[in-house]
Amino acid sequence: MSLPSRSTSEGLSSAHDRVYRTLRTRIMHGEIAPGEALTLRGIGREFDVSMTPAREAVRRLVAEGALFLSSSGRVSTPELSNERIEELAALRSLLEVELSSRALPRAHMALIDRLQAINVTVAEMVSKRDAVGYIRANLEFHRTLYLRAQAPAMLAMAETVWLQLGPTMRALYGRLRRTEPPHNHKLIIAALKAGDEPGLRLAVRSDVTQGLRLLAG
Amino acid sequence: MSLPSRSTSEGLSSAHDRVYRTLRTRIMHGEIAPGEALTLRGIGREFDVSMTPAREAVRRLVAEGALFLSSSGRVSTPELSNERIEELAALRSLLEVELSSRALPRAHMALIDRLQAINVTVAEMVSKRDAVGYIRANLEFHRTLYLRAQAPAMLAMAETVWLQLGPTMRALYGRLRRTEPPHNHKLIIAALKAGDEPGLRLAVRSDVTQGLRLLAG
DNA sequence: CATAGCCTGTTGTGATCACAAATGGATCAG
DNA sequence: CTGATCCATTTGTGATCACAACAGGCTATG
Repeated sequence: MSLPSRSTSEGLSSAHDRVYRTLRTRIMHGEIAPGEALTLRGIGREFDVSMTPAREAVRRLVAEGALFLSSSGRVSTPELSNERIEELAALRSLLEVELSSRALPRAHMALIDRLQAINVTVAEMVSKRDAVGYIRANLEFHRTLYLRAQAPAMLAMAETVWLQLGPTMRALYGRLRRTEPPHNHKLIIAALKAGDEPGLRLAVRSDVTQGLRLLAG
Repeated sequence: MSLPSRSTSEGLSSAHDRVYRTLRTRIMHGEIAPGEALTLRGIGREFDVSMTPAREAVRRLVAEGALFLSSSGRVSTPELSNERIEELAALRSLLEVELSSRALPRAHMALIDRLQAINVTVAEMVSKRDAVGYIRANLEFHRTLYLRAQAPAMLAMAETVWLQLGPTMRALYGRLRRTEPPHNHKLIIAALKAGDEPGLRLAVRSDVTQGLRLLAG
């Protein structure tokens, strides 16, 4: 298997892109623990590709801060210091407050309905103690809101921060014992309904900061 | 030449890293025009490496938004739309205002002296109509200030924005005819001396926004 | 029994090759 | 002279290989 020949069907995306996207989603959703090691040949084996696309995918993730590259070239998911976590939390705050503020004037009822539906999923995941499912639903909530801001570069930066925090988020929510309902999400929705920009900014800032504070603090 | 053998001396950095850093600096300083095309074999020829490290460097730059990857795989430096330019300017504003604000309490006299020295270089470059030199000195001014913020992740994001704007900045400053002294830089230094945070935030926002506004507007 | 040295298997790096797609220019018809 | 068509060249992609550095365990020695 795996001859140099390549069928004409490429599924509209190259091999390294498929590897990249899968790994990126895994990291962002916290499916990989902090400090976990990856090998190029291992990735290639899993995705049935050679080392070349595996390397490109890993390089790309390293460039985005999703993976850590040791001096000897070994790659692993990063173990963040408390200072770094606080800084990334501040970045989330900065970017996401701005994104929500830009989304506010464009937030119609259909968007709010959709956010409420996602919130039901978030609550389900919390009650099921499903850390990965919780992170995924939570990020979907935020992304859905921010997409309305019509600011792709800013959203991309916010997602890069999520990516860097992915493994740490898993560790955080894994040790959350109380089943906490998405209270801040409700505040966000209320502020959207009321067109209350200061309230929205405050709610987003609280939602983004709260969880990470208790991990880094 | 270029046998697979590799001497033990690696100069403390791998080949793809050398290529990456050189290209990154070139792009950030505006030495490459918007829309200019690059080829892997061409890069390899210039740096005397094979396609493999050239590809890794290019991939990394694409991941950072410094290069544009067409659907057919061709890479070129991006031609930004006005909307994108405005968004990146807003990002610069958001990030750099925060960085300067964090640097303010740590800004000692030695830092201010250094900023003033850099400012002399900026003025020289303006009078010499040296666009690349101007961009380099201007970015050095900002980086020197932001380094004091002790926020590496935030600074890295700001530099990513600079990188994305690099080719466009070149096009902008290339069409600036008036020899404009770094007025906003003087305002920044004055605010630093006075410990005036609102003034500093305003000065940084103006400095960051002014040039790009006249290009995108 | 502890520790230092070696040694083998593993890993990342970069070069080279084969292949498919796209590009760009030359040629020919209108 | 203008337009489309065809073909040779260029280009990106991915596989494979050789090599050096590294890691972990094993052995031998004090």
